[in-house]
Amino acid sequence: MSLQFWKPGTSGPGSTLDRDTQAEGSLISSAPSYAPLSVQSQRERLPIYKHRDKILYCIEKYPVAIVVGQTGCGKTTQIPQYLYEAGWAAEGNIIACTQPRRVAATSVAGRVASEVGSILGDEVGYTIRFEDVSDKERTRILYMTDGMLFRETLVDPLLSRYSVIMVDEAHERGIYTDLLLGLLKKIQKKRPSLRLVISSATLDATSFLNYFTSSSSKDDAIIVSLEGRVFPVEVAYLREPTADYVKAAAMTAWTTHLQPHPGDILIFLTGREEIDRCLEELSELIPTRPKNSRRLIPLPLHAGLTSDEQLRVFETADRDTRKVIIATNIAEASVTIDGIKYVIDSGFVKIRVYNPRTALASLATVPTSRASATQRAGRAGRTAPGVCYRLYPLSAYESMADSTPAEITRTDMTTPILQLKALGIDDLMKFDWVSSPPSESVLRALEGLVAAGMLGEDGRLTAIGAQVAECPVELGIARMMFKSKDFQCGEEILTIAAMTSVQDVFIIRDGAPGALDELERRKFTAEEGDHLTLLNAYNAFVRYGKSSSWCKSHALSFRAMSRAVSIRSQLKKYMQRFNLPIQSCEGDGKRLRQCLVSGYWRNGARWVADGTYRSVRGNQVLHVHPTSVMFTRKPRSGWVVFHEMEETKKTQIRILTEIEPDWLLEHGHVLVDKRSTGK
DNA sequence: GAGCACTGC
Repeated sequence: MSLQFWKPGTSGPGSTLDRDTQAEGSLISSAPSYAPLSVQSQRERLPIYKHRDKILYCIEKYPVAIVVGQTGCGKTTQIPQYLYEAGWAAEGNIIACTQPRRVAATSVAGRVASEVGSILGDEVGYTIRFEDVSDKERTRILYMTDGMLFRETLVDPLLSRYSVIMVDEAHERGIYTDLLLGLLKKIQKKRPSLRLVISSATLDATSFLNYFTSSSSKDDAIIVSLEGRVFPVEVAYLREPTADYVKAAAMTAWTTHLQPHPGDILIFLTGREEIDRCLEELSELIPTRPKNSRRLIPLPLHAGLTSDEQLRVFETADRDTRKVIIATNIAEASVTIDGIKYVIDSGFVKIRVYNPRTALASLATVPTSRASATQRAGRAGRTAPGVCYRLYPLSAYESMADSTPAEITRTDMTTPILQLKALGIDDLMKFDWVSSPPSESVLRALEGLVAAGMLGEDGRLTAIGAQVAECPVELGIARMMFKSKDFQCGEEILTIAAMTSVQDVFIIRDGAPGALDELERRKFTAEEGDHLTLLNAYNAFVRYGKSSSWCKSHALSFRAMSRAVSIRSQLKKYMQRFNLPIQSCEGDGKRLRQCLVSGYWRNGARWVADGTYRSVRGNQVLHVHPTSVMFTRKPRSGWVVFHEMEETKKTQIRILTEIEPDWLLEHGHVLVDKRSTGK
């Protein structure tokens, strides 16, 4: 395999790409000073400080200011402080800044608190799920996840506590960001004094500007451009496309490593399997290392790793070593590693897509967008000028979409629509979306909500619908929490609700140790299926003191179990508020499983002789996920309900429990006799 | 007999 790169700026045609890298900002000319400085003068030395007056003027004059600046230019930490100093937090007002991720909200709040010279949770605070480090009276700058602020609109529809709301990282277009922007536009009509700051990457700024600009006025919104604190990154493309970008990535990393220049390497691939293969390719090359050259240390980085394993990418390497980090999209925005000088980009990413017609979610490997390619390249220029090798030709870049489709266009809308209904937004077709969800997705969600009794036939919220809209769980799970009153099993349903909300409860290692893990898991296995197995695991975790070492020796994830404990106690508060009794079924598995059916009533399936299932709705072929305790077992009754289905190579169902078929009849199903279609 | 991009309430 031979790989030939070329750089559009230096040879051949293609000067279009220059713009791409030049626009990202220029080298900062002023060298960092090491003289002791006060916090205030340090802040004044940030490049963004030059724009302070312009930012404040635009926010004062325009209802919406769209702030464009690269990651790291200081907008997230500085703008709320400028607003604070300019008096926007007077008279009990709060300046909010939303983040799409929990870690960002907490870490930024911590940094700003120290810059302001206050204790975190006093003048500067943060609010994320399970953690409210803010003071009702004293907090003036509040960092929070966008999901939390969206939720707050259910309690205070005009968000009257806030004078300015800054929506950070809006270009990522997460579902809560989009929903929030739609609501904020509505709120501003009723409360014109509210100021909005939308922070976005360059490529998406005009779409936000159009969204917030009405046809009648030019003074609704303005774009404020900030100088980025980013170094230039040279971009190189492959002359010819490659059939195997994993191998190409390993080879490019290796040739880069053999160059004398220092600096770490970051490779973007799509998933764990590719990362493992790339590690293998590299381990074959490493022994060919010439004497006296530095050592190469490959490090995988993906969400499936434990936090200890993830932290290894931050360890500083010795002087004669070089790190090569082989990562998924986690390194594009969620995890930032300094010292990267070379980025190698496969040009692909895995995204979750939802098909509203079949109600199936699947993971698809697709080309990245230009925005995402730019973001990946920018990871090489955080601390010094860098190089990005794109493992595809320039023509492939040119055929990429500008940005990744917003999450709202490719996700199940059931819960968001219930929440919008609870906010009094009745005509969803008229709602002013930043990007509209597919109409099929809206219709399907409405149909599901009517069938579940959350909306009446007239499309209006029912009494139970209003309560369920407040619960931070999926529709089916909320429904079984409410039904647990009839089956007297609230205690167990709470646990099951929490355990099905967390991922990767059991940690089954690869190879020989995996067999031992399987044996550990078998200790929790319940005859009836996965839900009761999860219940057993939770109860054992609590019984043995919620200990991390106990988890380790029983193939359980301590992180997942601890999260389940938090979720359970949060859900318990909701049940108490809604006067739902929290009774135990005292080991009566039948009652408990009947209650499960009340939530999963649309997820019934019938076993057929080849070991697969057929869905009750649609008679679709379903395969049991290999992590299920029902993977090898035929249910005695021949029937199950399942938590979710997902399309991979096949359609798979996860977390299943055996039921009696007549329990489904009570929910209006007509069952086909097994002899007529079974093999 | 076999598999998991990443968030969030």
